[in-house]
Formats: sequence, C-alpha cells, structure tokens
Amino acid sequence: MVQYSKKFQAVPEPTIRRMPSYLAFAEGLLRKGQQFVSSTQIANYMNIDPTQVTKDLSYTTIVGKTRVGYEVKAIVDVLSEFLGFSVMDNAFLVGAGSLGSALLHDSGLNHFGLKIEAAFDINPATIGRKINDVEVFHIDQFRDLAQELNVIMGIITVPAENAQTVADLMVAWGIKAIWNFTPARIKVPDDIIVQNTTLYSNLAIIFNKLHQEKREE
Amino acid sequence: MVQYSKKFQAVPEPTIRRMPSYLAFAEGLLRKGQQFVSSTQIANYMNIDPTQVTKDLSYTTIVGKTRVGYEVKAIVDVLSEFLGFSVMDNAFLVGAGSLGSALLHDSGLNHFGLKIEAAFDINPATIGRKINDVEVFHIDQFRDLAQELNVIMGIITVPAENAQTVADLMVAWGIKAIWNFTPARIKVPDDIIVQNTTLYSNLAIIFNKLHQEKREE
DNA sequence: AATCAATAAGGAAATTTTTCTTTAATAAAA
DNA sequence: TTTTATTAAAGAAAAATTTCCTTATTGATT
Repeated sequence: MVQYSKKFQAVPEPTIRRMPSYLAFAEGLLRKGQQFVSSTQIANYMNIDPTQVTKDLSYTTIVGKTRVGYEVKAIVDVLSEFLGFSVMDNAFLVGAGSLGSALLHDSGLNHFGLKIEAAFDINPATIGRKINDVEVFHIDQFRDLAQELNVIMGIITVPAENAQTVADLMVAWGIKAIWNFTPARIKVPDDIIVQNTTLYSNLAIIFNKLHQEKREE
Repeated sequence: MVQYSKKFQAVPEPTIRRMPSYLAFAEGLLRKGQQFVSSTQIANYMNIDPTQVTKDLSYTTIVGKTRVGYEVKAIVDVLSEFLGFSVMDNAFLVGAGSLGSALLHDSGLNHFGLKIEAAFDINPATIGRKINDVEVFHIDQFRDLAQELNVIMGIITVPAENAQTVADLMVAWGIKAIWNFTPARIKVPDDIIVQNTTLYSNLAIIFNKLHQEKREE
C-alpha cells in the first residue's frame, strides 16, 4: 500500500462514506439556524456510535467544544472542502441512457463539485440532443473535446459488456479517474482511480437482510 | 446483534457487495461458453486476492474442483438464488424525478428480482403519466394501492428534506424494507430494513483519492 | 509412472474498523 | 461558589475483514 506521512494520514473509506451524510445533516441544521451540534446528536441522526462521529471528524481540522459540540458552520465549510466538494471538477459521461441522463439531470452533482461537460453515446437517436443543457456527442468526438476541456473524470453508464471498451478509451484520452456504474470491473493502469458504484450490490444487501429475517422465523 | 445458528451464518456485507460482480462476470463467461472458472481468474478480474473469492463463495453451496475451478453455470445459478435475484419482489417508488425515472427505466432491476409496481409523486405534471409502463400516482393514493399489491419495498428518490416524511408514510403502509437514495438518514422502527445508497459518498471517495495523489507529489 | 504446478479450502495471522473506557473541560444547576 | 452532567478527545479493547500460510487434491507434463 501507499505510504503516507503522519500529517496526511489516510482516511478510512468508511469514514469518507459517512461524511457526506454529516454534511447533509449540518447543512440542514444551518438552514434551521442551529449554531452548534454535538456528536451525540449527529450519531443519533446517523444511528451510529457517538465516538464514531468524533473519530471521523478528528481526521479533519474541525475541533469541538466540550459541553457544546461542533460549530455547524465549521462542519459545513470544512467538510465541503475536505471532501473536495468546494472545487469544481470536470467530467465526461459515456452512455446517455436512462441512468446516464438521470445523472445529467442531477443538480446534486453540481452542488458537490462535479460538472459534466459533455455526454457521449453511439445511439443516433440521442446524439445531437441536449440533456439538461449538456450536449450528447458521438463517442468518436471524445478525443477532440477532451483536448479542449480540462476533464479529469470519466463516468461510465453504458451496458456492462461495453464498460472495458469505454474505459480503455478514457485512459487513452488522459482521464485520471473513472466512475464506473456498471457491475463489470474494468482493468486500467495503476495510476488511474476507479470507483465502482453498482446499484445491484445494494439490492443484494437488502434481499439478504430480508431473507435472513425469514430464516430466523 | 442478531444471533444466528451456525447453519445460517451471517454473510459479511463486503462479501455480498462483491457477489453481484462475480455474478456479472460469470454470466459473461457463460455467454462466451466457458465452463469453468478459477478463483484466480475471478480475483484477477476483480483486482482482489484469490482467497477472498474462495472465502466469499464458501458462504454459498458452491464447491470448486482442485486444479479446475468453479463451474460457471453453478456460480450463475447459485449466486442468483443466493442474492435473492431469482424471485421477484415488488416495490413502490416515491419521487418520480430524474433519479426516480432512471430507476424506472432500468431493466437491470427487473433482471435482478425487483419489480417496481407503481410510482408516486406530488408534482401534478408527472402524476398520471407512465414512465416505462409504470404509472405515476399522487402520493395520497399510496395507501389504497399498497393494500392491493404485495409490496415489500419502498424506494425513496425525493429531495433529502422530504426523506423522513416519505419514510414515515412507507412504514405506516406496512413496507418491510426501504431503499433510500437521499443523503438524509431516516428513522424507522427496528424491524424495518434500510439501505442507504448515496451517490455522493462515491464522489467523495474519488475526490479524496485524487487529492491524496496531489498531496503525495 | 512419476513429477510438477495450479487450485480449493481451512485455519492463522495481520490489518482495519468499530466500540468501549477513561480523562479533562466546561456549561448549567444547585 | 460548588456540584453535576454533558461533551470532546485520546487511547485501549473488541470485532470484523482481509491477507497469509499450509495442506490436500488433481490435471498436465516429463
């Protein structure tokens, strides 16, 4: 594994997974005008242990006040910054099908620092159309456009069997990170960051729990 | 935590998360006509340790053959069954916005054992419409329809601030599991299964890795 | 026929993550 | 002013997960 200096200790992935929810909670409190929030409150909201919250927040520069809690505004500011939500990164999306266009419509991505600059597909019916102001190009045009725009992320929302082909293209285009929404795993060079997001994994977890209940009866 | 007999040992969540990818891989091999697959091959595809694969598969009834591997067809059959993808469960979806309609369009859910019977919203523009043959009703009609159809799962794709309200409704309707796509955490009775699927968590992980690279430079 | 190499499987060890415990600080209450 | 209760924070312990190690099996090679 990669070595880090003590200053930049690697943050556990489960911690990073929880942080966006802390942020969403704090944003809500901020809107309601609440100034401080305790780890107990956050833990209660998240249904986790309070020490988990303090441990998680200790990876950031946020410090709490005994008997008071954390400043809500500080959580919002520091966490947005920490999670990389406060700087805008550019992305290309390949596969303007149903999931692809859902992402194109999702303003949340914009809010959390991701701007989808262009979409690509091979379906003539969608090429040339605009989805939520993002134009859909033929995939062959990717190379030219990648030159123009400073795009660091590629989003794959094509059918699973085409995932590797698209990933290869993205690597060739010089993309740094790939967000893969297919259940297929892709092979890329070591320096490319890959995040697999498979909805069906979540479905599997739900079904497993449902069936577990049945087994216990 | 819940107690299980040794026969029905709880399967680690990370294992269940990986299984749909094993399944997708095996389905691909089956289409290509490959009869056997080794843990090494699967591990190579997944970029994980081979023993991880054998450990994961050992939770199921699948057994491998030394020097040969696992039967591809067995993996497909057993894993589909094991993950609950081979029986169809019924769901209601609340929030027919962009993410909601993407899910309605996604044939993968059907393939993996989930049928969305109806969708609900409060937006008059979408009520009455059909999205991929699924009708959109006003949310007040939920109660009546829940009686008719044997719906065990509720899918929440509304804005985060309305998640709790919708969840409360779902619990009142007698739903057993909730698939929550908002970053908000919902409070439900202990016997209700909740699966939180927040896209932005994945975004946070990517950004974190990207920034880590920068720090290492 | 004998040897070699690849593999599954089970157990042990290491690592990671979560939970528990203790301590110190401090706002609120008495 | 003193006491009490709540909290953050740091460290220890426990639990969960992954990786390593060993063994046995068996198809392929010599």
